Amino acid sequence: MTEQSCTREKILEAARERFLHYGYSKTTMSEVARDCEMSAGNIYRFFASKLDIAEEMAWRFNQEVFVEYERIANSSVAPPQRLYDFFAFALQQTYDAIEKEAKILEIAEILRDERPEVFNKQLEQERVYLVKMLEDGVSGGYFRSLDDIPFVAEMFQSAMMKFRFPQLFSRLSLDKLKREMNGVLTLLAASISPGAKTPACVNSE
Amino acid sequence: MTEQSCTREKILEAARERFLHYGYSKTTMSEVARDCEMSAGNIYRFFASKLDIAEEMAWRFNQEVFVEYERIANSSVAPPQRLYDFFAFALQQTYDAIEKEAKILEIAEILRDERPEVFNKQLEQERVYLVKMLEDGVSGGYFRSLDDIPFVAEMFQSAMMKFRFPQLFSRLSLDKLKREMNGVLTLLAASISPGAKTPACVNSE
DNA sequence: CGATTGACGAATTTATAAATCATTCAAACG
DNA sequence: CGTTTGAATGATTTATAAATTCGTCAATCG
Repeated sequence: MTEQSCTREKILEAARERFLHYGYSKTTMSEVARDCEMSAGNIYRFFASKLDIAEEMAWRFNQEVFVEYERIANSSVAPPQRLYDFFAFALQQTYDAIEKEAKILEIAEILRDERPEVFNKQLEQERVYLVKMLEDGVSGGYFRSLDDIPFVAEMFQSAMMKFRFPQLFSRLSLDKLKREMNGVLTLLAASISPGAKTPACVNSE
Repeated sequence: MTEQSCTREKILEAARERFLHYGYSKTTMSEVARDCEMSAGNIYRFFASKLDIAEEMAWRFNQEVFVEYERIANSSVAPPQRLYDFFAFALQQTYDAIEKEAKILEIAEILRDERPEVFNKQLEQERVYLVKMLEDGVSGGYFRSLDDIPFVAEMFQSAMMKFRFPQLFSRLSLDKLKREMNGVLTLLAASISPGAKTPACVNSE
């Protein structure tokens, strides 16, 4: 068992280095196998496919990010500020990662096209923290009472889409992204501020 | 002069038919020229390039849409409802257009990559109507007073990005798009409702 | 003399064959 | 008998040459 998972790690690490250095499509399974001193066929006892290696990598990357999400969501600062810190970190993090390692963008694009569930799962996990911050905000009197917090969290994500995967959806500079994100987030925060009211008519049709 | 612009129209119409039927990349300039009973070279007296024909087409399409925008923005219904009608129309319109004529998506993708200004110009023009509706809403007491309405309009667009070019950014069904759009728009409307307040801290950094 | 052509060059696309790749699996290994 | 291999396979990518295409422009037309 330990033997098994140890080999998995070795494969993952070898693939990671090659993917980041040469890119996903320019990396072959036999190269990864050679790095691990095994045959290409043997990799398939540990990963169902090349794409699954990339998916696992993305998952690991997210795990690291989630550690910080956890910290921010549970910090002692006021919930509105936590929301801001949360999205500001997310933007900076993904922007920097792609800026530093251009090859990450290729993997992101491939996963977006071939494994959209990965992105949905990521958003779903992220929503746990959003819900926490919204709940804290409501009970602390920072936000008005919301009758469907998970839904509100989903709508926040929807409105912030452009900033969650910056280089995937636009080619704006980090500064412009930050300015816009700040603006949108300020509106969203106002929308759940204690005095805010949802106009009835908008929900019609 | 009339002669000139008449030829332009003929080229545009011939190109339109071919682009929509066979796609942009599968249409050649000589085919368009043949349809107009002229040489390929002569087209260049009327359009600087093939891309410019596509750009002009997009522009025309937008003009048609703007007629309806104009109507909605100046209608007599309450401004919040107008906002909803506006974005609902935009979503339905672009979704339907691409659904009906799949080749439009190719043109949209090419313009997004090769002529991003076109999209920016379109957003800029659209913002005129948003500003109008926001102003009407403020003066009518539907919305709180906003000190930078054009900026708010820009942020609305930013938050609604996902719904303005549906098939370009996601593969969601029209129903899911409508549900999400409704949710985001309800939040945005609440954010500018008379009682809403922007939390000071969010603007920091 | 302005409008139009069609031949031309550079760049892109297509066609095609050769090579490489991801993945499978029967056989060899330990 | 569980592990590992490496040859086999079908799909994809690369390499290359031929053919098209966009866009230009000197020559022609009316």
